[in-house]
Amino acid sequence: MKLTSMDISATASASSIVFEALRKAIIQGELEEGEPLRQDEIARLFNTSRIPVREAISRLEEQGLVKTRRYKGAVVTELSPRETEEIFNLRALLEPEIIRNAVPRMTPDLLSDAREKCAAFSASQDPMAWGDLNRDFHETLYSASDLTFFKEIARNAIDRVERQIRAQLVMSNGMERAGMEHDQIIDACAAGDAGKAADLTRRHIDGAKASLLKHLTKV
Amino acid sequence: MKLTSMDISATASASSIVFEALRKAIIQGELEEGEPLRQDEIARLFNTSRIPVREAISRLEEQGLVKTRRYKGAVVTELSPRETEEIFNLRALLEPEIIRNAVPRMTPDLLSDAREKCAAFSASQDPMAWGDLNRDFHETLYSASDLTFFKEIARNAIDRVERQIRAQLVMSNGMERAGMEHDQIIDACAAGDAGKAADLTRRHIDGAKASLLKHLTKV
DNA sequence: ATAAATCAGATTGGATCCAATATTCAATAT
DNA sequence: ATATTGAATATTGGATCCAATCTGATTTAT
Repeated sequence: MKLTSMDISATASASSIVFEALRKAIIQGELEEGEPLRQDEIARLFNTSRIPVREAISRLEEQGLVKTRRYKGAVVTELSPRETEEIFNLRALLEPEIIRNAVPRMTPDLLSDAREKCAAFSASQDPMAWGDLNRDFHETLYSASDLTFFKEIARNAIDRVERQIRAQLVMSNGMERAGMEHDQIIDACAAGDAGKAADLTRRHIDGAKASLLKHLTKV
Repeated sequence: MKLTSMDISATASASSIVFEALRKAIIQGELEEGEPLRQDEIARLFNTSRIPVREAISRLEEQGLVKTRRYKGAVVTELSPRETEEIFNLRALLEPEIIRNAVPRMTPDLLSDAREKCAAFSASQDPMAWGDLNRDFHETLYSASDLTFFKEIARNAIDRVERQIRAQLVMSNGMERAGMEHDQIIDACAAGDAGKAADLTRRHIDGAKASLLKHLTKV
């Protein structure tokens, strides 16, 4: 006799919870650049000991989101304009490849989902939410791709410049332009999906790539 | 009174030591793919408790070198041929950019250093050392570049496929060809260094890029 | 009064201990 | 003989405690 698989959601470990929470807090800018992370304080916040907190911090450091110095603790990493630019260059190299790989794999469902995300982004009036909505759109766009490592690295790169993106978007007309570029990208993707002829598809893949690249280098 | 800054080599933390040691052991293939890492065993090996070991393992996981499952521990990650290929594609994207950035910054000293490393690689008869010598050559080649993030990611990518590289090199004539390609790369770099005319330099940068790309896609 | 020395918290890194879960293997039932 | 149950062991995740180091205010010497 076999039970229907119940999928008991495996309760995540404390260190994972702390890790995710800190990561989110950092990329959302709730923690200032250069602000130190006090283990004890965080531990109290999550009702745990400092052990899982330290594990979370060491993982954050491996992702480059914080830097630690012995006996001095961890601080949120600060990026120079020079470094920020480098990360955008990295994105400009990786993300077109991801979308090229994703376009042929996009289902109509996924496309309409992406359109929704896109619309939600353009419609939003809340500056605090812009970063999340932008990330959400891009993640959806890339989700069809099976380039797991490319996506992993792109995601990390996006994380690291998230607060710069947010700052950019808050600037006048940053949102408008980004919204329009998002539209262009998704139009290019959808066109590729409709037409089945090989060279036509290829042309639209290139179109999607180009739109994305333009979007990234403009910012 | 002020002491002359003694540069007391800050004794690294235990977790860092364990991390580096495990990382090295994994990429050098001393630990088999799929082999579990026993915290207690490792702790005894380094005369520490399991705390720094766990921190090291969590950092390794963040780098993708091991995977852990709750209460089941960490195992060295296995890569499918599909994933291995993806990582090589990633390298083929990143490393040409790195070398393009590095060539104009290479000093004669660095070039001769790279030549030595290259010769050492070609001369080596010890299959166990090939992976290290290869890595050493590439690291030296990239050291002049100031693209810190590109290098960081490239290094991680190389780490992840290190054992596949070693396996490839052990195959017949893999060494010979790699050695020759290394020569070509460094010749291209050196040529760019000697000539000062802008377009000539550019041509040699492209040459170095092309040599490296050929080297990476061949493997 | 100012600069060096010093002492008391604050903070991190690590060790030891305990609880939760997995694994192994012997005992038992069919 | 094979499958199932259950206890013993192994292994991980986390809590508490201790040592090393840093920071900042206070004291002391000139």
